[in-house]
Amino acid sequence: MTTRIFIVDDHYMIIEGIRSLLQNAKGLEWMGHAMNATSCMAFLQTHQPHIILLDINLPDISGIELSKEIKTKYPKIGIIGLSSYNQQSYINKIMDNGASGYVLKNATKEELLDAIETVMDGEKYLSEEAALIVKKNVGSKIPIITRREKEVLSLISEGLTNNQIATKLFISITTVDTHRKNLLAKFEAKNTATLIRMATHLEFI
Amino acid sequence: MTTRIFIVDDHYMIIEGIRSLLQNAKGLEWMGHAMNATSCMAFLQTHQPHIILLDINLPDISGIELSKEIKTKYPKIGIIGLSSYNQQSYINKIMDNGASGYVLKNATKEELLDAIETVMDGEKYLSEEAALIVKKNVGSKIPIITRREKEVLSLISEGLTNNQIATKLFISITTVDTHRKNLLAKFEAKNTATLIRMATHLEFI
DNA sequence: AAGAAAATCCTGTTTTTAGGGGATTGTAGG
DNA sequence: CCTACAATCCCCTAAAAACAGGATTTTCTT
Repeated sequence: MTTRIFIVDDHYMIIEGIRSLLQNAKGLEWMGHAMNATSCMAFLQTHQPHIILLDINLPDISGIELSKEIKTKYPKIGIIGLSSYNQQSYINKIMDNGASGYVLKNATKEELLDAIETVMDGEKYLSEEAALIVKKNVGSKIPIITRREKEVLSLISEGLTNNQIATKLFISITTVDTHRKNLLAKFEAKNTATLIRMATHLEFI
Repeated sequence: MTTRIFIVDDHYMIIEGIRSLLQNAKGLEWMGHAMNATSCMAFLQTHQPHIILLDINLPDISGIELSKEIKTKYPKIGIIGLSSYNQQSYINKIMDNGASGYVLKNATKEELLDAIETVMDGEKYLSEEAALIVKKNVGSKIPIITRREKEVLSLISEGLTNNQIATKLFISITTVDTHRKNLLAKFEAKNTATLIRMATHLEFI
């Protein structure tokens, strides 16, 4: 059976690179590419790939969101996340949103083929480096924050004081203060500076 | 005359992509690739490309640093910066450090060939999108901070208080406070939260 | 050598955050 | 129905940061 491959990435060179890598591979059929989420969804209305290689950083909506959307509408399609970053947060996020694999953009041809094969067999695939990261960071905490906390966090990062946030959200300053305290606790940050630094690096903001 | 091309990028897929794009181009000779700064410098001791396509994000030292190093030792080699990000700060940094061009990784074959040709002619090349960014951001302020200010900024982001920073740097707390004030003024930030957010996004930290 | 820029230090006041305790309401899931 | 959690609110104290004005001494550049 031929495995039909489709790729979603906004980097022309990556698309070319993967096409070049997969060109002569046996049992694979290159269906083409989309450079954003919208045209990907449009493509899927009329075509049915077995595997989608999906970049995490897309121009319109994030690959994470797109992954969820694809899986909801087309549960049979296997999704392999693609990214330059081997960050725990990325890997977790996309794997939690329907992806069956994660491959770094510096992967070799062999790794890529291995990933495709593994996912076609119905198993999960993590590239060596990604697996290492996940293993190393077992137990490392990525805080789970609530909607309201995220809202407050965002306003803090924009330079608003508790007082201003309270006015903006029509809540008491003491409530804002509580949210702030909880954020500091969840991120295990000593003060606002560390909080913002951590939140930025973990892509919360 | 044949233009000899060498590429430095740690992403296998990008290397393949560019090779695939340039494969059938006339007048170009593909010399190979390096995946980090060290092996790039080693290669240059025995080979002389006309153009180096240089990724900004390398595993060992940054492409910016490498660009400077290459230009110092081999001033004749034309350097074209390569990156996924069309951020003013990146473009400026690499162009200020010896690069003659800047191309985004979602560039088309035509753009890439155009860039190579332009740089070979001794001119500077900015990809359309990059040029747009630079144009749009003329006058937008990227603060210039001093060594000491950068040091203090970094410690602030790590969660140290003025007091702790003073102890660490063997200076008075009032001095630290002054540096902090100057940082806030230079970044036009209202408070630490905005300062850290802006500094992070502008890659100061 | 002169001037500019950087780094250092000072005295105040006011605002904001951090840390310690709480408590109440509503709502979603088992 | 009950429990957990989110979201809301309160008091108090101490610490830290922000704001406003300075001044002196290095260090670099021209």
